[in-house]
Amino acid sequence: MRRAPEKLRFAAMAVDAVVFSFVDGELAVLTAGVNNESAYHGMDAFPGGLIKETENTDQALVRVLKDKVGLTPAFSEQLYTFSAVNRDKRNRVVSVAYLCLVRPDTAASFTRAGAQFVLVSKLPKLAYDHDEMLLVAHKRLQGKLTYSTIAQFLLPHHFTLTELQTVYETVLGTEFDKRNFRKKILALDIVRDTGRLQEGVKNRPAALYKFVDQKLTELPLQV
Amino acid sequence: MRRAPEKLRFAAMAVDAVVFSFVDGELAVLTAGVNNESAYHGMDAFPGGLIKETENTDQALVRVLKDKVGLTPAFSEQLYTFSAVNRDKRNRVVSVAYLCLVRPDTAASFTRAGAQFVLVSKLPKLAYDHDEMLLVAHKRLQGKLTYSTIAQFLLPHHFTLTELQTVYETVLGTEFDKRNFRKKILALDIVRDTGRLQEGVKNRPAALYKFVDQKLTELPLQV
DNA sequence: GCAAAAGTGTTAGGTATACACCCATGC
DNA sequence: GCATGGGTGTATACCTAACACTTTTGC
Repeated sequence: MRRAPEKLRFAAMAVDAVVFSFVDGELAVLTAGVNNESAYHGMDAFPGGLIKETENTDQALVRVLKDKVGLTPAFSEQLYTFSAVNRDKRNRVVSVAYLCLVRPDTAASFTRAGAQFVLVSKLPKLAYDHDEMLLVAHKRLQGKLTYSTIAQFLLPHHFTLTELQTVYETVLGTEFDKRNFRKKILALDIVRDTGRLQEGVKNRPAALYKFVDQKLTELPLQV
Repeated sequence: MRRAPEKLRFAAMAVDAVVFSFVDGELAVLTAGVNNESAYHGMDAFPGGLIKETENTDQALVRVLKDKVGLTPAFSEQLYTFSAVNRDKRNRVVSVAYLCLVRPDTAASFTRAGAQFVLVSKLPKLAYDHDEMLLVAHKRLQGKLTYSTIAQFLLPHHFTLTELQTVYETVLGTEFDKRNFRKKILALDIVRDTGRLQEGVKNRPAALYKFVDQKLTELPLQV
């Protein structure tokens, strides 16, 4: 593909990944230390990187996450494009942010120098405009939770209904009645009892469920 | 702001505007003829233009719409960023698309050489990846209609409940019972009777309503 | 008085909410 | 046998959906 004429090219294009997961029953997000010679040196930021000439932003996102932190998300979708002239103090960078989710086992076993999952409630101030990026990502996640089956990507493939309820309660910041929550979820017919039970718990073992459809499905809404 | 280093700058950055309005009781969208020396010459496309070094994409969108077609939208929000390597056959252009709405009086009085509002049902095949852009925009509009007060930007400031219902029915492609629709809308308490009536109609004049809140408001959803 | 669109109420079925106790397991 | 979390049902209030006729106006 030919490059655009020189005078039209003033900005670098990047992708940034807001990777959520579930750790200790709380929402967590992946941050990495900023290591460049800039005003942001030493701060934390979401992992990101520059787009290559031969790839689109979806491809760049997958490559960057793989190379920089060794992760392949269970779910990712484009979130928002951040383009403020001074959002990176070094030079003009337009960044396409992504909302990504990884299952809790992935987060639990994650080890990578300079990167870590941090509880959203305990995040420090982030570099660049990444605080704003987090808010946009969190709001999108909340929205999709209510009208899609996105919760599955924050759970193991087999999970208990209590775990599912905890995801909803934590992400939305609301509490639900256990009986009503179960009735609603089961009525939606999006999960199925696997017939298996929890093992190694010191109380009555819970039934394990799985999502019927392994990919994102939209739930019907009324006007 | 400093430019990014030369080797990182291969793409031009553009904005494109999907401008919906309401014409003859149907959803319409603004297209303009493509006039450059490219494979797309002679086709229609959404109005767009390159981002300047001194502006962000929101600012570019407003400027481009003003300069190229003389419109200021009643509503606009960032939609999606299109980045396929070959989306523009001439050279690499990454485009940030916007969803924009203008009120029907604006569309009705619109005249600009080479640009026009076309009923969505009668759109020809568009240049670049703009067919896909239209689908994304339409879907977003449908979604927001059900959980926000976005319908106001497709109506005059004062409108009848039948006009409001027509917006919902046309955009969502569904029909609603008149009595139930009114009950629901009035229960939401998002519109108010102005006390004024339609004039110059040859049947019983309808009451004119206005939205209580002149800006976009989200409606509550349950899990 | 006729054509056109505005405006209005009731009923029945289904959904949401509120609420408390027994069950299975490990130790 | 006790502590822990799992699992379940009912009654009420509310909301949704289906449905048809009268009113106001211009001509």
